[in-house]
Amino acid sequence: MAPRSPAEQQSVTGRLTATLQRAIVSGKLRPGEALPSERALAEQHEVNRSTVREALRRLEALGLITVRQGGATRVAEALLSTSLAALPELVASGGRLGLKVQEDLHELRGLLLGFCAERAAHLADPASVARLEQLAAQLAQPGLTPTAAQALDFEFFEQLVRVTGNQLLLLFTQLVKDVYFRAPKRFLGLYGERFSAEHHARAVAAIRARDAQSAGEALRAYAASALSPPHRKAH
Amino acid sequence: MAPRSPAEQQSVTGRLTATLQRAIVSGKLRPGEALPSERALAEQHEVNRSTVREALRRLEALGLITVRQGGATRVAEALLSTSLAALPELVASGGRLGLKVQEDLHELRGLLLGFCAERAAHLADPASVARLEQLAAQLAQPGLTPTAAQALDFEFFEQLVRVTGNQLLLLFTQLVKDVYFRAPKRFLGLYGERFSAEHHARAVAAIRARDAQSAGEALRAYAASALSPPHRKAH
DNA sequence: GGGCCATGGCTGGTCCGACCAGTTAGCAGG
DNA sequence: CCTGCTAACTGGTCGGACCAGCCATGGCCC
Repeated sequence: MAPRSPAEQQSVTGRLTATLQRAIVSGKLRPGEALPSERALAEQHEVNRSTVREALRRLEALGLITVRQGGATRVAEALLSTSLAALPELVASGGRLGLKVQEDLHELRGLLLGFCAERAAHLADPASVARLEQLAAQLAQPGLTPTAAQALDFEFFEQLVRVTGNQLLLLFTQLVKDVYFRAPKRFLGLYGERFSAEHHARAVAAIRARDAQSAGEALRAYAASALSPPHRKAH
Repeated sequence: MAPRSPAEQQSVTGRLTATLQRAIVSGKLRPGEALPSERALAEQHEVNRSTVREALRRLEALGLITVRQGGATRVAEALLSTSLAALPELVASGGRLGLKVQEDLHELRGLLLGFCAERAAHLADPASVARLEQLAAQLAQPGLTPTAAQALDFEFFEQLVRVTGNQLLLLFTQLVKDVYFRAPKRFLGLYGERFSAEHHARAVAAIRARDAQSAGEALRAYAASALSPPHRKAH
């Protein structure tokens, strides 16, 4: 849908949207706080009010602001309202909320990976299994760069989700991918020295053997191991 | 965020947005098909082009259309792009895709209910457990109307999610709620004669006893039982 | 005749300035 | 002090103009 980082900034509206979004997501503008009026924003950023309005319309659709005729436009009380579209930016910003959400995302990813593996063990056709095996084999190659490993890992996850046929999970996959690609450096560490494709291989073998339980466990273990690095907070 | 059915239709932009959204989601306009030009839409609907543009901006943010300067504005190839915001409308429309997504949503709901129950068994404080018990007790009352039962069920789910502390799950809860409230009649059947709060009670008891496995199983069983009604397709 | 490319007429993007419609805060009167 | 009106905000809609990118058409060159 809406173009991301580079493309988004080619249009006047896109630039303004990005600027305001950063201000909100980074906390420069706090939840509940009122934005300047449309006319003021237009003057400050030297654009037309129509342009400001289009940018605000996007932020509104992202659930980042609430607009009321007559009253001031305010930063939404609960960022993360109904839309997940703003999530990549939120995590990339690295704020408190961003980090928390990043952890939550990892948690869900682990759960869903396990689920997908179980379903795949029941549903996978030979062609899909072969594709998964191929990806797992590529992941096991020595000397893989972190970037390449990450790409393969994502493709593995996506293929697994496709097997389940669940459209919403596919959407979730896309979301995770967006988050990661938005702040790649933050996550590449996971694919460094200590990365191992062992779990993937175990999972695929279990899927081929139609052993749902083992498949699920393998990928849950993988997700758990990937969670250990830097971001770890006390409970 | 954006006002729903009644409120959304009070502004000119809101009415137009709703009209176009219905046309897209219902399949009147097919994926990939080009919309009329902004100028044509403005004339057809007897509104200003600016108004049309604001409506299109919303649909774009929902991921329902793709806009390219110079080229035509088209219905997105893959409805369900990155945004879940259009989902309630999609399910309410009752099209093929809507029904499929409805099933997928149920599937995920079951998975997540079970997960939440397990987490809750580990994390729940006494106050939260008490609140869950209260809700379960209310659900067990005889003579509950389907509407009331549904409301309580949702509150139960939401409370459970809150205990886990996962922000994204909270978002998911909200999404499920939106979908249900958008087409209530479609789902109220689940809370009719055969509805039983037995699973809820079992889950709460297990949570109190810190028995994660039983808690998870209870709610997974509940979700599975709720899945049986009308919408059931061959694989 | 076939292929290349200039161009005109479409598309959306931005700007301007005006007026309508709610909200709110402050002032006047009770 | 409280009430109620009003004026000065806020966002919402309008219209019309021009800029910028895409694309199909048609003429030119090979």
